[in-house]
Amino acid sequence: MDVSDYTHNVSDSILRTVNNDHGRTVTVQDVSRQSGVSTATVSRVINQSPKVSPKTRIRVLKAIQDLGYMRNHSARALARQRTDTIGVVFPGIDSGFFSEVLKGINEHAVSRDYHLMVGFSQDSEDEHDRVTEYLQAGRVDALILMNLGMSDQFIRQAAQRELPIVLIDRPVKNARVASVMIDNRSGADAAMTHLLDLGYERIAILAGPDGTIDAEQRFEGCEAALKRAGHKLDKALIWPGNFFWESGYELMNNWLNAGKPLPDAMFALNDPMAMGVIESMHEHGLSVPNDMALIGFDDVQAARYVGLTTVRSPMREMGRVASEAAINLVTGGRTLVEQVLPTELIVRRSCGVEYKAK
Amino acid sequence: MDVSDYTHNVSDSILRTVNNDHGRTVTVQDVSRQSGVSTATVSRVINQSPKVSPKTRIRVLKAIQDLGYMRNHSARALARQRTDTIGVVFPGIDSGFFSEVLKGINEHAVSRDYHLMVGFSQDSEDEHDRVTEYLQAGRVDALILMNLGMSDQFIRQAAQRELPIVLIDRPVKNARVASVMIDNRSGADAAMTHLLDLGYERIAILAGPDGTIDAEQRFEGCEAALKRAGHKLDKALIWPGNFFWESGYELMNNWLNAGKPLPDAMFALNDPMAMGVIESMHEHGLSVPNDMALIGFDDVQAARYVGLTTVRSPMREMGRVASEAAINLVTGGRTLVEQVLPTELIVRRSCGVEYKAK
DNA sequence: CACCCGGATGTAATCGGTTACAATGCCGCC
DNA sequence: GGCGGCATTGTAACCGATTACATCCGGGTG
Repeated sequence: MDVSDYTHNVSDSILRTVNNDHGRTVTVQDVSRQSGVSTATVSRVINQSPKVSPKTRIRVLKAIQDLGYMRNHSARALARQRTDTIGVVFPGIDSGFFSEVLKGINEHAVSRDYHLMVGFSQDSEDEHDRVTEYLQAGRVDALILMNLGMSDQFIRQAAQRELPIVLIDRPVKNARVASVMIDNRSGADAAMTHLLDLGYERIAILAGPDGTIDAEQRFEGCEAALKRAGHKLDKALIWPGNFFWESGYELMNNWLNAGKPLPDAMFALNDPMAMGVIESMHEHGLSVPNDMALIGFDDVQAARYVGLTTVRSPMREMGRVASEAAINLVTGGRTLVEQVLPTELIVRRSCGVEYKAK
Repeated sequence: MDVSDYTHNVSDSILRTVNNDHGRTVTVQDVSRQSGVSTATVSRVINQSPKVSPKTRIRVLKAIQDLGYMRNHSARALARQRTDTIGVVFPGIDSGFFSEVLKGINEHAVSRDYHLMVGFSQDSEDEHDRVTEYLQAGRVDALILMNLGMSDQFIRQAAQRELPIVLIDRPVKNARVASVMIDNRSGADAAMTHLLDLGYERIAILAGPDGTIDAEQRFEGCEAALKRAGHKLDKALIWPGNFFWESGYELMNNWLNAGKPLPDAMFALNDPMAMGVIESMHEHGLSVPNDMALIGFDDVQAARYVGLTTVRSPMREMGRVASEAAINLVTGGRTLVEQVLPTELIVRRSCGVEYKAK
């Protein structure tokens, strides 16, 4: 493998347009000189303006091709006062949920010729810094926030800027931000109903942290389903989880170590906790669904891996919708302020009914 | 919740610097006017140039504060011919490995005041487009590629541009790109040795796809360990996986459905396949490690969830190192062309030995 | 033939910074 | 007092596009 190895064949490649070997970057000026038109016309061709005669257009395109011209993003952004970029603030901890959302955002954004700038944040200090930074630098045209930990107060303040903001999985508190949510209530209702339909009597609920929307709404869905079925809510069977794997693991460990009898079934209000429960049971020589049926919520990738029945949150779709909302806001279009996407019950092995792998 | 709800208290917040209520964005011009110095001096203050007298600096900073000035990224990038941004091309499918790497990249990049621009790509067509796009627009100062599917040929061509390129988990073929790898060989060796030490005799290897570096190196590590222990490689116990969950699941399904006896232990050359194996076994009423010991590779998040013994790939660290390499290249510093990071055996439940939860 | 009109193109200001170079002012020293 | 030198500061030319406005040109009309 020598040097010639990566110099030949270039003319056959995707990068073939680049004949600009002599360092300097090619600008519209160069193109205009080469094609004998003004830079204004070159710009018109680049931006597909209709006010260019076909003849000129072709000449300019040829020059662009020949010189290997590529437009400079910064200059363009500066002149147009738009960056064609969406900023996405991503939580530092993620069970896969937000990664999926991000992919959805990307899919849509790319289709609209937008780019993505991401920032992670571990804690709320970081989050604020990052948001402020994006807001400040004029780097992005809109912001999508996936961070549940961010205070309402802060979001409202941030929204005072001219930048459109879209929230994922968090309700709108302000007319200037849009939000994309999932139908937690009916998802939870469906899951609980499913367990009831299968005939389980003692059903535990592994709840989420107080004060988060998801946790609350999902719990409400459970209540609704129980009530409709004429069941009472058994307080002793409500476990105080926090949406992390560890809490499922530890709560189940404690329960089993205390020698308490397992319930017939359990509804963990998210998948990571459900997986924690499973692991604890395995370590105690118990298995799902033999010793207890189990349902999760979200359908993260690993849920499929372990055959966990769960409620699918349309993560990709959330991303797509969020991106759409953001871009609509940027381009001046109207958008629904709050969109709630439907969930779907995915039946797998863990709830103890025969199922077909999809 | 009324309008005043998000207008009061602003002065106490992180965003307090912004008193610029009258739409127009504040520029250096405004600051220079307000503080009675030239824009050059304002710029010097902003960029922490030492050649500004303390008195002036303070005056300018006050004006910046008062006006709520924030520098414009596009203008700055245009003038400096640098974007302080790193582009990251991310594979569309990801078991969590690359997400972790991305976090590592972010951690380091943020600490150096760099930003991240990400693009996903599903297939190699996309990948090429995205890379070319980043290369073209001058949006980024460097590129980190996590895509294994990209052809060497393309990478070499891309590297012809002035942009530094850093490859994740893929060897270097060209002096103009750096690469960050993991020590697959010794990781696999350690895992295999561990199984041998535990006394397992018939050890199956669930291999990776031909032609990928990881698969090859990991396999070589296995061979080395077996050889050292004086074992022969049993071809019948080498399963042709492809690194996806499905392949572990299906190969194990086939094996069990064919009624063949399980080996004593299995080394799946990555975690998702190991999880596929586990799931298939569960569906057949078998369990790990009771019916077969199992080790994976990578230590993705879910591995911990299911108690899978595995070889940890230092994903975060890879990201950090990659970011460092990229930034070094941008700022003209030298960097190691190829860095190989060590792996670590993480012993959990699945290999059938008593373990302590960490 | 003069005039008007509209499509195509060019001119030049503008976006908001950075920075090479020039200018200024102040100091000490001969 | 004059002068070199250093520390500050200012002037103005970029960076590479976009775009409002002006200009030009050819043709249809009265």
